[in-house]
This record gives sequence, C-alpha cells and structure tokens, in this order.
Amino acid sequence: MGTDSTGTESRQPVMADVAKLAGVSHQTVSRVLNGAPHVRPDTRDRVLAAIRELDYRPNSAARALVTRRSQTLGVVSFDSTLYGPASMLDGIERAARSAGYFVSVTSLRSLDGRSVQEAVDRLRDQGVEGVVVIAPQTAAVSAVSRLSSSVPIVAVGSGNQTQLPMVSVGNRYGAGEATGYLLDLGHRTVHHLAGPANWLESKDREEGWRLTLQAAGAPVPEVERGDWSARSGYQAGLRIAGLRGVTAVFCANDHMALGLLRALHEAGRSVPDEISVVGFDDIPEAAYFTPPLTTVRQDFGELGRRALELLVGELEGGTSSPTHVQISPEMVLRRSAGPAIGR
Amino acid sequence: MGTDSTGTESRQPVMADVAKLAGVSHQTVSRVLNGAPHVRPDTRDRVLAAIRELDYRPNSAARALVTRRSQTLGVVSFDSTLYGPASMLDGIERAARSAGYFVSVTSLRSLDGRSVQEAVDRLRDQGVEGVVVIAPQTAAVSAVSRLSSSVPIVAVGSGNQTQLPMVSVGNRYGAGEATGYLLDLGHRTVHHLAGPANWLESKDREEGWRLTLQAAGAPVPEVERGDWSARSGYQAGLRIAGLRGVTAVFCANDHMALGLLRALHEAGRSVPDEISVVGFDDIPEAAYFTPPLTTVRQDFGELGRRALELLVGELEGGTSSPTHVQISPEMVLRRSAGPAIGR
DNA sequence: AGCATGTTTGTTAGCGCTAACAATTCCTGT
DNA sequence: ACAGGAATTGTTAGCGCTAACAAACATGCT
Repeated sequence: MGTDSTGTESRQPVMADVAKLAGVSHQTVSRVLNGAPHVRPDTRDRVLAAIRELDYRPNSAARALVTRRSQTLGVVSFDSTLYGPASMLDGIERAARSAGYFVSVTSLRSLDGRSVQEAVDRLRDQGVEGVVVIAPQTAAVSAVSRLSSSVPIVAVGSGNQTQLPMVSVGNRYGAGEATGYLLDLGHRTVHHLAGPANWLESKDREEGWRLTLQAAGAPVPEVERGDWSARSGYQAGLRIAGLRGVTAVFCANDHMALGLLRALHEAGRSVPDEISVVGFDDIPEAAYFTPPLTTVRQDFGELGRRALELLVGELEGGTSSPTHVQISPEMVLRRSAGPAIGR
Repeated sequence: MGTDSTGTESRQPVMADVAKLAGVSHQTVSRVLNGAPHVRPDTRDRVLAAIRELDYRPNSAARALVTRRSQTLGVVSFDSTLYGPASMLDGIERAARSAGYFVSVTSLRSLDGRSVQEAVDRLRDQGVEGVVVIAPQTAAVSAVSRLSSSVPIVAVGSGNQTQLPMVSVGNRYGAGEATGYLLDLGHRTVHHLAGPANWLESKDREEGWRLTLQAAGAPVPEVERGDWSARSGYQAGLRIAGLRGVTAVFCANDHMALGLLRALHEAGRSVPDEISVVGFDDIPEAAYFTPPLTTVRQDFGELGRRALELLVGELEGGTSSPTHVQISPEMVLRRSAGPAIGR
C-alpha cells in the first residue's frame, strides 16, 4: 500500500486481474474466453469464477486491434424513415446479431454517388468488416460498384446490372403480375403511377408494366410519376382523375396508392367501380385503406436477412457464393381492383 | 530485399509508413491527424501529401485502445419497423454523425427487462460510450433505470417516473388537447382507443384523456385497447361500431385510427357526420386517409435529435444538463372530426 | 526404463496508436 | 552575442489483447 493503487475498486478489471485472481496466466484466461481446446475443466471453472467475481469485460478494441476483426458490419441506408428501408434494416440487424456481428448505421442525406462513397468510407474508417448498402438509386448503385473499398459490399434493392453481390425482389415480375391481373379483369389498358426515375425499383416496375402491356397488345399510356409519398400520389391522382378513359392504375408503391385513392375519392370517381387500383409492397396498413388495397407483397425483412447472409458468407466462407439472390413478390387480392365495367 | 517484404503493396499502410515517406516521426503524423498545435505548416503539408499518396487510414481500434474512446454510441430500439422508432432512430443517427459519433443499433425482440439489460450489455461490451434507449414500455424503463452500467444512458419516449435522463413528448398534454377539442365541438363525451397497457405513451395519453373528461364533468367511458396496429384498430372499431351513443373517439395513434375508420366505414357509420375521430402522431399518410385525419403531431425526428444532444452533453459536458426534456405536440385539424350533430 | 506423442500451461512479442516527456530548433530582448 | 522561453520535433512506454512458440507434465508404447 505504498503506491496510489491502494484502492481495490480503482479501474475496470483487465485480463491480468482475472489471471491473478484465478492463479493462472493471462493467456489461459484468453483461452477460456475464446473457447480454445486443451484447458483443464477445473482451470476453466476457476477462471470463469474469477471473471464473474470481478465482473470482467473483455476490451473489444484491444481484441480488434490484434485480430483485425471488429465484429461489426456497416449499413448504409437511404431514408430509414420509410417503411421499406426501416424493415430491411430491422431484418439486417436481427440476422447480424444472430451471426455474432454488431451493426453500425449511416443514413444518406442525398442520393448522389459522392455521398455513398463518403458513407462507405466513414464506415470503413470505423473498421467495419463489410457493408450492406440499402440504396436503390441508380446513381448510388453505380457509385458503389466502382467503389474503391477493401471491404466486401452487398447491395440490397433492385437491378441486376452490377457486378456487386445483391439481393433484390422480382420487381419486374411483380409489376407484370399486377398489370396482367388488371388486364385479365377486362381493362383495355393499365395506367402507371411510377416512382422516382432514378430509383431502380421504379425502373424495374415500370419495365414490368410496359412489357406486359406490350405483350398483350394493349396501348401503353404515358406514365405519371411520384416520389413514393402519399402526397405525390395524391397530386398524381388529381391529374389522373382529369384524364378520360382511365379504368385501371398500377401504383409503384402503396403509399402513393393511398394518395391516389384519396384524390379519386375527392374527384368523385369510385374505386373499384369506375377505376381499379393496385399497389406494391403490401404495407401493414394496406388492408385498411378505403377500399382495402389489392397489392403486390414483398418481404422487406427477408430481403435484409438474405443480404446479410450473403455478406457473412462472403466474409467467412471465403469462396464466392451465389452473387445475385432474387426474392419473389406475390399478389394479394383485396377490394381496390375489379372488373372493367361496361365499356 | 532479402525478407518477404519485398513487395511494396503488401499490407495496409500504417502511421509509420506515412512518417517514413514524409520524413518525420510517427508522432508528428499523429499530431497532424489530431490537429495538435505547434506543427509547422510545411511539415503538415508533407505529412498530408504522404497520407494521400499512400491512401492511409488511421486504425480506429488502435486509437480506441489507447484513448479509451470508441466514438460510438449505442441505440436500443424496440420495433424499428414502426414509424415512430424508425424516425427517432433516423434523428439520432443524423445528430450523432454531426457530433462525430458512430451509431450501433440493437433491436429488442421482447420487452421484458432482461432483454433490455442484455442489449445494453452487448452494446457496452462493444465499447460504446453511451446508449440511447427507445423503449417506451414500462418494464423496459424500470429495467433501464436500475441498470448496472458504466456508460451514460438516455431514454427517449414518455414517462417521468425515472431518475434517468429522458426526452419525451407531452403525451398527456396532447391527449388533453385532442379530447378538449372534441368536447368543445359539442360532444357529450369522448371514447378512447388506447395503446397497449404496458406502454408509457399509452398510459400518459389515456391519463390526459381521462383527466380532461373529468375536468369537464363528462362521463368517462370504458377504454378500448389495441396494440398500435391498424389491424387492432379495425377490431376495436368493430366493437365500437356496435356501441350506442358513441359520437367521438380519440385514438392513441394514427395507425389504429386508420383501422377504426375502416371498421366504421364498413359498419355504415359516417365519419365525421355520425362519429368524429382524432388520432395521434400525424404520420405522413394521415392527411390522405378517408377522411383526412385530425390528429396530434409529434416530431419524432426532433425527439431523437434531442435525446442524442442530451447524451452527448452528458458525455462531453461533464456536468449534468437538464435531465428531462419535454417536447410539445400540436394539434393538426383535418376533416375526421366535426361538431356533434343533433343529440 | 526410455522415448515419442499429446495435453496443459506459461512466456514473449507485437497489433497501431497516443501520452508524456526529452531534445532540438527558433525567437526574443538585452 | 547570449540567456530565457516558446515553438517544433523525436523518443519511449504503454493501452489490453491474441498468436506463436516454449516449457512442463502426462501418457502410451517398445
């Protein structure tokens, strides 16, 4: 008791403290912690007891420094306020945790390539072992694919134009199903309320819609365009309500469909009697719209989960796994779409 | 060129490499990196040039090891799929980034105290410097408040029963406003569709509703209860539609209000002519419901931002800042509520 | 017994960085 | 020209951990 370390509670215990208490070397403590073989059971027990007694917590920075593994994955998201990104993030986090990783999140402010690069760099500087990018804008994806990065990256969203490993839903397929369903109901053609032009999802859904129309020999009307929000759907709806001959509209997402429904209602156009509406996503609220929305369901959580699996596979498997995973969306029929009436 | 380090590209450059290239000691490189004073401008420039040339990235684990600061904050969230938590998370992340911190997220699977403790422990083991808990359940909060943790914690949500620093919205106040508004419209009383009993928000909103009713000498009807989802709102709506004498309903959130609207519509009860409905939250879709929803707006993003400021203040300021921040919600009037008609 | 084989533990050397101090250089005023 | 001080740079010693090797001990076999 000559020095200043008289107190017994001074600082957080370190491995050496545990070792001393258990009467072993610090390396043996490390072995117990990491489940190394060749540790005698009673030694292990003594170490474990010492750990409990001191409430010892390994220092992750020290471990990361020497192993060069941070146990952390990064996620770059676009607008995590939206239902889609939020759900994917949730799926990613759950999957990451069960695979033994932490998740560090960065939200993009704008969608240009520089922001993506910046976000990934930031994450890399923090020492993440891999990155999932939820950024389905064309600019973002092309930025990511030429990203100079030493860490593996997986994209989640749409588009298959990249070399990047990627998980996406069959947007084209889903859009085709929706359009085909409407056509089968007897509509002469189907209008489309698309998402922003620079989003991959938009593009793919629009393409699925257009292709199906063409294959059926139906005329292809001008697309209306929104920004995913109910507000933009409402505004587009006002325009559509003014158009003549519209009997069916396929919306690129459910939120815009909600706005569209509202505008149509205000314009006195009955859904589905006069106009049929189909959405995309199947958000939990879609079943309670007026009328309940026929839509195309996609499982965002699953999307996130699969993306993370892909990343972890790349990280641990070493060899390249299947690099493009596609998840099939599926139509759910409700009351917002019906047969074309007398025309 | 005798050893195996013949190649020039072998490994990631470290500080010593930069130092050698710039012709200085590694400490000077460190000084430049950390903006220490007393570095001659041209020395700084040479170092900076070397950093750029080698594309050097400081190793964050090494820095964290010696400084004992990880630049990382943890967030424990409940169901980040919900609009509220997702928005708060978004606000937190943005604020954290601009304050120079990373954000590591963990989603709770269940709401018992042990899960919260586990999540916080996990985060702490990872080395976060502080934690924001988005977990407005009573159990979670009481668990957090007796949390044995060496890191500062801030809660965001509701309730003021804890010693824990906390940011919340004036739920009681907002609920009172909504109820008072309905009463002023001439309704004899206001029914209430509450959230889960173990959520603080539920409790506070219910209390605000009840108190206002009592203060006005209005009868206090039995509360209906949902789980925040549109689905549960729909089911409650079915029950309410069967009740006699209901002319006004205050819903604890907008999603349940949506379900309620749907159920009322199906039951042939017109809103607002027969029954007035008011929600809480003002989600972006509320303006496009049928009819557009009168509701109480709360700014989730702001909530998250303030929580983070509080945490950072505690972390860096040292002294204890105001420990309970309250944000006022505000009513937004739309068309789902109107005067009581002839009774 | 005597040696190879295997199990269990300890010792040493960093990982890449910053803090603390030491050394050097550059200014001032006198 | 020279002391005194500031400005600028370098040197040394860890942070707490794991990897690699070394030592000690046990066991089986001929």
